[in-house]
Formats: sequence, C-alpha cells, structure tokens
Amino acid sequence: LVRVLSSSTAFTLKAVPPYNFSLTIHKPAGWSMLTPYEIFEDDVLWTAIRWLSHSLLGLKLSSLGTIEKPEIKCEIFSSRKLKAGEPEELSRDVAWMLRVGEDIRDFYSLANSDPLVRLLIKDLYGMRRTSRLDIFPMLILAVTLQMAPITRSNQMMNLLIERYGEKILFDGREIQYWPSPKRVAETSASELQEKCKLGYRAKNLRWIAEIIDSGFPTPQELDSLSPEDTKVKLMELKGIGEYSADIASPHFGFALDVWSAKIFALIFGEKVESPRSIIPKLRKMAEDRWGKWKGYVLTYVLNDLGNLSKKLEIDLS
DNA sequence: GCGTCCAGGTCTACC
DNA sequence: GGTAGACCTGGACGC
Repeated sequence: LVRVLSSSTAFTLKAVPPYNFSLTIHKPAGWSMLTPYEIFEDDVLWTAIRWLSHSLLGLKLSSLGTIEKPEIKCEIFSSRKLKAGEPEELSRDVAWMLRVGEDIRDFYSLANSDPLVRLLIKDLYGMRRTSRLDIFPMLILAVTLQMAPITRSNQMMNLLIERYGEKILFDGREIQYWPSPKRVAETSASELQEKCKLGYRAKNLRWIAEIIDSGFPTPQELDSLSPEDTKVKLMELKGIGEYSADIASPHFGFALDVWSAKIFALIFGEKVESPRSIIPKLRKMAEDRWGKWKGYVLTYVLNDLGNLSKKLEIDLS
C-alpha cells in the first residue's frame, strides 16, 4: 500500500530575487503547496509530485540561499533509477512549478502608487505563488470548495486522499498524495458520493476525472495559452465555473468566492449586503487596479489577514 | 435530543 | 443577457 522510493537524485535551482523560500513553500495561511499531507519541518519540505501523468515522486526542498540570492536544493526520490535525460527534464519542470524564473519586480513597483501593495510586500516580501505539474488536485480543491463550509471541504478532500490517494515513503517520511484522475474515473459516482461525502459534486468530479484521464492540457501547456483561453478551456469541464477555473489556472486568476469577496469589499470600502452579487464588480475593480497582478494581490491579501486587519483597522477575519 | 437552515458555486430553465 | 431555483449533506443553531 505504501510505495517505497529509494532511488534519489538532486539538483539546485537559482531564482530571480526576491524569493522568500519559507513563505513560498509554506504559506502563512496554512495552504499546502502540493498535498495537505506534506511535511514541513525546520524550513525543509517533504512533499510529492505526479510526474508525466503517472509516476509519483518524492520531493524534498530546502534553501541554500537567501531572499536576495535565492538557491533551492531539490532532491527527487523515485522507485526506479531515472533514465538519461530525465533529471534534466525534472529540473525544468520543478523550476517552472516553483516559478524561479518569474520576475515579480513589476508587481512590487505597484507599491509606489498603491498603499495596499506597499503593506502587503512589507509583510510578505519575496513570497511567490507556485504551480503544480498536474491539474486534477486543483480541480478537486475547486469542486470541494463549492457550496460548503471550509471544514466540510477539508473533510471531502481528506476522504478522497485517504481512500483513493497514494502513499509514498522516502527519506524516512511517509506522504499521502491526491488520487489520480484514472482512479477516480474508475470509481462510481454513487461510491464517491457515499464514501467521500461529496454530495452532488460526486458526478461532476467523476466526469472531470474522466476528461483529465483521457487527455487534457497540462498546467504547463495551459500556461502557454492566454489567461482567457485557459479559462475557456477549464470552463468546458462540467462543474467548473469562473471561480473554479481561476483556482485551477496556472495564470493565477482572481478567484473570488463569497468569503474573499467580503474581504475585498471591506478593502475597497464597498457595502456588502450581498457578497455574491458584488463579485463581478469587485473583479472589475481588481482588474482595473492591479491588472495581471491581481491574482498575486489576492494571494498576498489572504495570507496577510491578521496584519492587514490591524493596519487597515478593519476586521478581515 | 430533534428539526431547520445553509454554506468559500454552477447549471438549467425560464424571462 | 440576465436571474431565480435546485443541488448533497454535515454541522451550527434554536427550541
């Protein structure tokens, strides 16, 4: 039941500064980077990636550098020895995933004219968004977040991982990872509904799993499309609307739900009698104010609620 | 204890 | 092209 990964290889990645390793791989809001079951201890992350749509690899990340001279050590663990060329390919994929080549100086220059951005980057200097190599976990996240309190969303996700996910053991750590789309596609909707308490979401999730399994662009392929085309592609999936597409998009969309809409309404000083109906207006305001960096602002805000509440003197919690 | 309400959206069926 | 209403179900809440 647990796959032991005993073969390993390592490489280092240099990043465009500023790159805060700790804040990036272990977000202050408690968001996991790749799986809720990953382990973060003493500034080291043990986690997992699904590579080339099938094999599960162990990933251990640690920092060799600083925020201004960032260097990340990546150790990869696999069940078989990697073939010639594979380490290089993995290195490119992990570099893309960790966004080490991304230059966020344009985002930070918004601080010159935007007091909110100024506060955010003071608190979370060098924090980056990261992507993932497989799209299915983000779609599971998006689907389970719909119409449910966060505790229930977590319950659904954990049940899916525990019942249909995979376990790997490497470097003395055991990590559980999300189920493959194939595994979910092979399971009946009624079983998913019953065992994972998915409710009406079961049918959609199974249908999505089938599509992903039978061939859907990878996050890296979607990244090469425009943000708009990516969204259109994702929204072809049943049960994936604008919010879910923004969550799953590697272009870092501005994924507003009623929870985050309330927060941004307060930040913009808008009245909040109906958070759901104000979402389109808030989206427009974010687009006008932050443009392509709106997704970054969203991540920074949601990871800085405590400090923002104090500094803006409004209760965002 | 037991009923009632509704949640970190999406789709469909109507205007 | 815009918008009520339905959708699973567990936990919070009122009695």
